[in-house]
Amino acid sequence: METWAPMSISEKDLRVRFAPSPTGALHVGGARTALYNWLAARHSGGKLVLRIEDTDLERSTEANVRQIIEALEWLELDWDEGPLSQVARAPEHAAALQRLLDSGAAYHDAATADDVRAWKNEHGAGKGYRGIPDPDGSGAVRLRVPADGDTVVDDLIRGEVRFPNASQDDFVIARADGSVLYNFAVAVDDAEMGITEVIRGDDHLSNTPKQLLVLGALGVEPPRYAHVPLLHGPDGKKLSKRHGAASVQELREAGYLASAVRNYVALLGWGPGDDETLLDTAELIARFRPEDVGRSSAVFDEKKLRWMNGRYMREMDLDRYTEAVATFEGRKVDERLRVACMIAQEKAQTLAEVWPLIRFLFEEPVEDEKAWRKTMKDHATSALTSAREALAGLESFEAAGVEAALEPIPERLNLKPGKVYQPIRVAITGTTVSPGIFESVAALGKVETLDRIDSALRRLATAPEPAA
RNA sequence: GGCCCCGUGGUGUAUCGGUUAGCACGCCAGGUUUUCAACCUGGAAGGGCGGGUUCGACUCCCGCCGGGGCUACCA
Repeated sequence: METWAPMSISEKDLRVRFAPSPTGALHVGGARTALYNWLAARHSGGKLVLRIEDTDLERSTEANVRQIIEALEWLELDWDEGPLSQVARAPEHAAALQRLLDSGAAYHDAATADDVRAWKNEHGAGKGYRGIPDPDGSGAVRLRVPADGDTVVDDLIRGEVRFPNASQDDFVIARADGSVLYNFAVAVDDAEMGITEVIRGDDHLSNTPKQLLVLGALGVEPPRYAHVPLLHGPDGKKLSKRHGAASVQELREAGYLASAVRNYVALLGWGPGDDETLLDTAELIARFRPEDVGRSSAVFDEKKLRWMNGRYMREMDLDRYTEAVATFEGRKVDERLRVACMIAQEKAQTLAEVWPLIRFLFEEPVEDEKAWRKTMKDHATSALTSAREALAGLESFEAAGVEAALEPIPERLNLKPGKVYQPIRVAITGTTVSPGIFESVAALGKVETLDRIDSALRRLATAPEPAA
């Protein structure tokens, strides 16, 4: 049998990480990165570690950390180690920094950002800045970058990407106060946490040579990198808040299922290689390989998610469906909700669409003047009168019985079926859209149905519509 | 400006030197139908542009154009 993974990756020892910075909600792009890491770990039997990239004290908040963790939990993506705070590792960072300072691989430079900009103006933007070691050891700490040669990233997805050292600045790895910067902390952490494969967004590709340089200075073996393309909105711009449901939280509130979101998001930039579209989580785990991820950026298209979500909704068994609706609406599961869900299941594409379809079973009909005017024309009175009569004589109020009772009416009145059923629908629900009329009537029950038909009839008598 | 990545229909993708360029969402038309969905059938719609290489390029090379990322004592 052929082995799937490249020889360089020993399956069980794979260690990946998801390292979000808690500067905002987890959005779809981050969710996909998390998913890919999770799939890689579960596929190989390796480990996933969750690390919170919180070294930006200004923007990182506890609330954001909580929100990200909740989003991951909702997505049902678990991790094996963590969450670890990056700031908590400050001592390790400081130690690594000191080693570099001692070895001369890094040095203090008194130059400010303005100084560097001025230097660039003079020497050209394509030339990497080289600082001057400050004799007093003050100023930010910069890493010494080789004068020439390339730093090459051997990327699982991109292939070999070369970055000329000559155009790379001696970049800052620690502030004057000694606190380390992102590219340094990441490199140190990935190395010390034994990360074997870094799967992250494309926006980090340009950062990778810096991390490689840090790792090289530290004398440690770098992990393998896999940079996945970024996600864009329908307008082609980088995905952001302005693109509708962009965060996991919003997706959840819009009534999507975690399973559908996982399936959909997995397909953004990755495919199983054949024409399969609906892949459950087990299949995703079995078939996902980071090296199969595409190179071009993808656009998040909510329309397809909606379709896919509808598929998942219809495939759920009734108990789980009812449970999901109850949770979404903040209600208790009971027999009535169960019946409601049963008759609505095939109609809704999202959890949010369920309640409008079944609320008439729990509340008075909604007020919808447009629906009333459109439906309650002249024929409505005779249709409703006949329906009431037929229903009133019913012993058992099952959908089949209701259908048998109502079904002869259109012909008897010489009306199209819709002319009979729509008035009933509007009478009992208030709207023109509902689950099947027979099921709806049956679910509502005899007393309430008759009652609602009666009040519709009363209204028709009091305020007759002009002839249709 | 500099460095880097990307470019198959509206969207996600398959094919990766020879195909009627496949599939899915969406869209359009028709069917089914008690509404809305669902479902069924059919249809429109694609290799950014220009040069090469080759008997033959969506597939390889170069240029251009377009999109994106990084360029902070942010992450």
